[in-house]
Amino acid sequence: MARTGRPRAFDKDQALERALLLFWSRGYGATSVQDLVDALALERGSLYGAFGDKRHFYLAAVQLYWDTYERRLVTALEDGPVLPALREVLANPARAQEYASDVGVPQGCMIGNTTAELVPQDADAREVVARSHARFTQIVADALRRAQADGEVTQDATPEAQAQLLLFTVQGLSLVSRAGLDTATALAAVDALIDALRA
Amino acid sequence: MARTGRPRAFDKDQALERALLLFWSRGYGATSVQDLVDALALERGSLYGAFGDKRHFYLAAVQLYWDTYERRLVTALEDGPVLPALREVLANPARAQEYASDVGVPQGCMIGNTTAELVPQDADAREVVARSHARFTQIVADALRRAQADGEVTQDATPEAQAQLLLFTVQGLSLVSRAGLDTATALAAVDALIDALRA
DNA sequence: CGGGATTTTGTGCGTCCGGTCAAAAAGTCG
DNA sequence: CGACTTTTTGACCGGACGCACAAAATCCCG
Repeated sequence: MARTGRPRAFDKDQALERALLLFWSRGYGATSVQDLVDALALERGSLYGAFGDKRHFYLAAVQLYWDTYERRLVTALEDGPVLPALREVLANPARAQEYASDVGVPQGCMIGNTTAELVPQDADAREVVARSHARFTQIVADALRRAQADGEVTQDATPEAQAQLLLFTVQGLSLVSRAGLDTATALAAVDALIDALRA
Repeated sequence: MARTGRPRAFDKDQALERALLLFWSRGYGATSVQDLVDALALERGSLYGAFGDKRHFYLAAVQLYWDTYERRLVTALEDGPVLPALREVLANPARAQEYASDVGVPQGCMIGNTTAELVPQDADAREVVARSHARFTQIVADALRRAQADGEVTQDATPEAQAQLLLFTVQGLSLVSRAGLDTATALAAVDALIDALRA
């Protein structure tokens, strides 16, 4: 790799993070290239040079979102009882508040948003989303398998089926929450599910 | 109301149904007015004259979608054991195949799609979606209350919490299914949930 | 210090978008 | 039959979109 040439005047990672916030809060279609140019304080050409076109930029942001989420998920489940950790994962699906900023509070799970908006017509998006789903279920199923062996979780269903159910629930919760929901009822629903998983 | 004037040359209800299919399969943003004009075989001005702008047209289509869905939901739950009916509701969230046509197979639940794409920036869409959620949970909770009294469903959680959990699951399932999912695992997850609700 | 490589900057392009409008057509009713 | 009302038709608008490009700027390396 050539190490010569004019150096980039902006931090690529930071730009991607800011773009993630914009894309997350507004969605793909509703975020124009001009919006990105304004929010990232760089010129049109620089953006295209660094990230390719808008679609690739978005997909890179989604990948960053998932990588961050996966890291937290693994950490949350790596030791201790599984059910309380899963309860947290469900109750706080996207940990949205940690990303809140002046560009508007992101809402819902970005994987879910991408599923709804891009997947039907974009094979690349479909792959990113499908991979994220697969990793989620795999990580959760592994944890549930341990927990079943420990007697913490019921063996009435396979860990795979339970993990799939948790994926549905977390995606549904993230989605429904965008339209506003009663927190108490939502938490009661989460508790009902967690209780049902208990051995 | 004046009963005079040139009569409309197309069936308004049928046009709305076709528009529903288009919007359902492609989403709001990805469906252009031109797409609608082509698919509905009418002129631009006629469309605007009959339905107002694109946004109102879409919202009318969503309302039609929900009305249809609600009718089926009520029918499915009105008598007989509740859990098998709920299992069907979950396993076949949007009864997509009945609407399949040449314009492309619709995917996912249109309420969910609307939630993801429009709700954050459209108060009217938010209201339609929130109302649909409320009606779903109310209808399902009523059925679960009966089933709890009959000893069919566990009383470990309130009917409201159980209904909310079912809303999350059906929305999540519809969404995740757009990215493709393994049918067997998905059905196992549904069964796990239904079993957990059993008394 | 100079040549090559790379990024920045700003402008410009073609396209498609949602939406409007005026005139013609097709009915109803007195 | 003629005035009135509504819909149809098809052209048209301004604007935003994604994207490309050429020239200037900046840094590395010899």
